[in-house]
Amino acid sequence: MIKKNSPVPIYHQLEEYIKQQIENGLLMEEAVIPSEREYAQTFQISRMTVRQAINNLVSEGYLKRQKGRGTFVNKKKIEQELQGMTSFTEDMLSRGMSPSSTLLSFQIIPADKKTATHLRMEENDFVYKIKRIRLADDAPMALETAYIPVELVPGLTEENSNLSLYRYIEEHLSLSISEATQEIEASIASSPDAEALGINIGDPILLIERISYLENEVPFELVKSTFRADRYRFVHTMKR
Amino acid sequence: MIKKNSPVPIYHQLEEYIKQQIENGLLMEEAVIPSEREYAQTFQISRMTVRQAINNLVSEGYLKRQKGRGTFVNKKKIEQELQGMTSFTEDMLSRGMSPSSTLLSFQIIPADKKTATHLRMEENDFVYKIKRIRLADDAPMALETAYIPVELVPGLTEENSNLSLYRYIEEHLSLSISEATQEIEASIASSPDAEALGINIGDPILLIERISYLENEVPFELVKSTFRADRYRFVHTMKR
DNA sequence: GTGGAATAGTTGTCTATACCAGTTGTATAT
DNA sequence: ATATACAACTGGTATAGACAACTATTCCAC
Repeated sequence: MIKKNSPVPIYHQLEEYIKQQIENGLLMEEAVIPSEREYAQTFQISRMTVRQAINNLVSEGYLKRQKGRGTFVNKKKIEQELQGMTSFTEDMLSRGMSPSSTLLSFQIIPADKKTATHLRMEENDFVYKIKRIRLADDAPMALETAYIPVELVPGLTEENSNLSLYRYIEEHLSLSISEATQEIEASIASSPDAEALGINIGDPILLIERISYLENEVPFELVKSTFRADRYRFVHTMKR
Repeated sequence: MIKKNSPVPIYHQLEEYIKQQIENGLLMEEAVIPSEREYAQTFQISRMTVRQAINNLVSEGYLKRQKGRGTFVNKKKIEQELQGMTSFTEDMLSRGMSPSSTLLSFQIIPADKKTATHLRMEENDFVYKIKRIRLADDAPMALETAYIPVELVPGLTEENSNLSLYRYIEEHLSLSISEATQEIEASIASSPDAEALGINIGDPILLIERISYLENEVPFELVKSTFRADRYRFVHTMKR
């Protein structure tokens, strides 16, 4: 399971191993994991190396330590992630609602100047433009338009764009999103917005514009969302 | 400088020492700090102990490491903090505007049920209720009402409430704010809001409700703000 | 029963050492 | 002048062992 002569450090291998065990349900939530000495023994590695792996998982929020007792699996990662970047799907799930979406259009178009700037690409380079209605418990909640550079995700189709895009990226491109900026603005529904969302012209709406970045600080997607203000409030938690 | 037989761990002493050096300007921004081996030598401690201290400061954002080059002091902590919790003052400064405020009222009242719940106190316990108009470049930007438990900050007066409240707390009570939750909502201006902000009834406004928590997870203040949507967008950055 | 000591298990701190892997500047060879 | 090689630094990974601090359990004396 752990390769000693691998270029990838032992502590990192152990991290991945423990994460795997958690995801596969072999280490249950709130349960103790094997002790540091036990890991050291079974994998024939030093206890300090085990500590390095566990320390990283602790600071990533997977585990928590308790002196004299042991090290425990934390509650679901999802619950923590919503202290910030959340996809619509996760957001709604965390509120106890059932999310769904309807694809309105799926296009590949040249980027206009503003979009190109945000996504740090050349004007007229191609982007996917994906429009959706987002529903929660089958009631319209938001209109969403996403722009994604074609170059970054060549294989995107109408079908797989329907799954969680983030998951698609992490699994197929082995990249993950590390940062996002959001701008939130209040406005008033125009005629097409009102019609799509089933509200009246002049009703308040919440505009959210998010840019997500990959690990290498490359901007990955620009999402403009229009939320019904009567049904949606934006919630977030900040630490430190 | 470092006491070996102290109950406080050596790595923690070293952390405090390095933080001090940074705050006193003895270690400049972007400059290299002494190497791990150097610290170990001068304080006669193990290099691994030095690493433990530096690791903590790295994960707290004070330092960054670069293999082969050295360890460097990060840019100001303030600049990082505004990727999240921001007071109005810091927020406006970061946008290049000049913030000011006018005190509308300063009361001590018994908390109603909802406020008491948010601040985790008993109904009818006393709270400060502080109403202000917030200005940016002398133009009205927001209406703000803050509720703070009297018990937590006994000495608050009209005068010192005018300074940055956060600074007051950190300096006089040596407590600091570690976490905050915000809820952001779009709405439309009612008559008194419109009048105070100099806009029309029915114009869009952004409602922000923030609860700040001290290190010990005690809720410290509840702030309800009403922003002019034509002048203010809420911006924030999320990492990981 | 209650309190307290002994014990065995946990994580926490710390040392001393070794070698690996990047970076940089300098000396040398061409 | 321009490469190339080397040396001397940096942080990164890993080992083995020691003792401290804390928790839970067991057992014994009262």
